[in-house]
Amino acid sequence: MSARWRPISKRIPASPCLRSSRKILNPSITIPPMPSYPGATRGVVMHFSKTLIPTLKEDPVDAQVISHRLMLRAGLIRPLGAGIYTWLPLGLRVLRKVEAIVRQEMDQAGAQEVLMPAVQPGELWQESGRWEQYGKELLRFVDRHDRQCCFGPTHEEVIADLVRREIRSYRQLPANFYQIQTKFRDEIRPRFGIMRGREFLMKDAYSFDLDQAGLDVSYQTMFETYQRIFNRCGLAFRAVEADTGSIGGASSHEFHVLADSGEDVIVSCDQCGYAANLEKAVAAHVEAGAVESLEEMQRVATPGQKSIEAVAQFLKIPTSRLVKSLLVETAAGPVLLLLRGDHALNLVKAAAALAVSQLTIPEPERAAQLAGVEMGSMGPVGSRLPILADQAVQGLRNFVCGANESGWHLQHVNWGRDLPLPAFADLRNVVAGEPCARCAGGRLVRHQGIEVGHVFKLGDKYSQALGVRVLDRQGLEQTLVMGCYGIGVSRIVAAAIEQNYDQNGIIWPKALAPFQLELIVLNPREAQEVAAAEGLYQALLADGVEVLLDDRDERAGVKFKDADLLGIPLRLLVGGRSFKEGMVELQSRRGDLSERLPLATALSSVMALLGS
RNA sequence: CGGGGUGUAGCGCAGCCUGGUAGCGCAUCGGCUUUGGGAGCCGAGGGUCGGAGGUUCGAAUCCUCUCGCCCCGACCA
Repeated sequence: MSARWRPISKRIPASPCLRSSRKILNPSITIPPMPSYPGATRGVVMHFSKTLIPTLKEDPVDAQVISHRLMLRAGLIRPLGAGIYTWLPLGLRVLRKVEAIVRQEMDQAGAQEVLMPAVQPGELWQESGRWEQYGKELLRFVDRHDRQCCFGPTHEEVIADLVRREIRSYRQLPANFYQIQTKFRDEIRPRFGIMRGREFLMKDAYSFDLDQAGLDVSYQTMFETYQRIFNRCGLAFRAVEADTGSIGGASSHEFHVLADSGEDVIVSCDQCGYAANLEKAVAAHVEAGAVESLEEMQRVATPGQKSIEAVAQFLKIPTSRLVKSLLVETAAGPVLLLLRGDHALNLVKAAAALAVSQLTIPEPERAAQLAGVEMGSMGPVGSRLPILADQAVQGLRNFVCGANESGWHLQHVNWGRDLPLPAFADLRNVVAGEPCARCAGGRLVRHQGIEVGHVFKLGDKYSQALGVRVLDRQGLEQTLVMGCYGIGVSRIVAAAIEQNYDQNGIIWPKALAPFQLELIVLNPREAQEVAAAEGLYQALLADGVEVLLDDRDERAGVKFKDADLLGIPLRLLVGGRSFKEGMVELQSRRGDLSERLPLATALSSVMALLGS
């Protein structure tokens, strides 16, 4: 046997003191000596020159949204494949900051941290029924024994399985388990970098209660915890009422970071606290105002005019005078939906109004076949299809709609006279400026948002399917009610950038910044500057400050540009003109602070700022 | 999934139409000068031109297939 096969223990150096071995492994991290006085914590110094922070001068051409561009340019992440990224040292520090806040607040709220497997057996998903339901977003594969597996996009099944095995008594309740785990969802089209990747870091929590009242308490606790988390992250956000989707019934809120680049539309009232996502948002129904006299219905030729816009222009009337007829298919057959020309169909509302779980928009050919006329000319008059109309068309008089005849529309159509009054329901997206349904006088405002959190009362969907039961006080078996609570940890990093940047780069909120302070040594060849900087960072370390030390032998301009790009909130400059006068310069990234300080008092000034 | 685009050095791109020694800028390495907002000069290294097959004396270039990536769309008729 060669020396390679000696017992492992003999190859481990003696005295593997953590501090010294860590220094050897990563010379760029300086672990400071123990704090100089009680109450002080240990800081961190990272040497720019010894750390992989690959900043880019030019914008990566593929990146469209600001956070994606800046995360690549600032050297926080690098792509590996579609929607999958490596987190580099600086980016990882930010991710860890978010994690730490989430973890602290979850622990504070009484949740217990666990770590569940990323790879899950297909059987479990078959048990819940989601193996078939979940679709292509679920990444499935087989192991060497041909067992079906999936990479967890979420963990309801796993946690339900754990709880049904381990929790037997109501006395062990309520319980809330959370984890911070890598998830994978095989998105149709991953985009926007970290904002909508396929692999992402998520905090998911699951509460278990004996009854609905218990769930209400757990839910409320999480709701408040989420507000604390996003506040601590320094984000402008909004909690909105959300649609509960196919599970139905139970309540749900989404937390959105407000940003113009957000993919979601949320609606809020400018007077009361009402806020909801677009799928769910409702406006107060207003009866039509002025009543015009009824005019004679007539056919009007509209050759080749197939869109609402085109017909409106052709007839020289506003789109709000048109009624558009949308054909949808349900399990119970096709239905003709009527909306005002300037309104947009809300599929979720329509499905609810029709009491069906699935609504599909047929392909044009199929729609034409079902309606007996091409799509641009469909209309309710004389149609033999069941009709459901949006409330907003109820008050219309003398409106225009398709004539069910290619190339023709009907003008001056009126309810009751030209066609029977159909059933009405709320089928559309609200429009900015509409009156609030919850208060008097409020107006609805639309915002773009990035969904970073979602709390959901699951009820017994999974506990029923998987048999999660305990004995209650009477010794009777009870099925537990569950809540689930997610936070997109990695997405928060991107969302924070979407909300905090300028033309020069990122401007981190204090709580998420990878470092509290960037210390720039203007000229690392000047021994005096280096000595002064070293004295400063040793002192900062002892006071528990996280410092990025830009000790690179680069020109001043390069360091300034990179500092702007990286977005660390405070910058302390040692060197150059001011140094010759015994001064250092302290600046904030936001630009609201720029002052010269005597080297001797710099430390206390920095500490005062960081403390504030 | 449908439509479009693109793939040439680490990054950004030209070359392709019209086949004939693979180029530019930035970055990297060395030298000199410079040094407070992405320096200058000189020199150097670095490329299976996404992959496979084909046409041709000869393919980054033409043809076929394939893979990756990006964009748009997947309610607004």
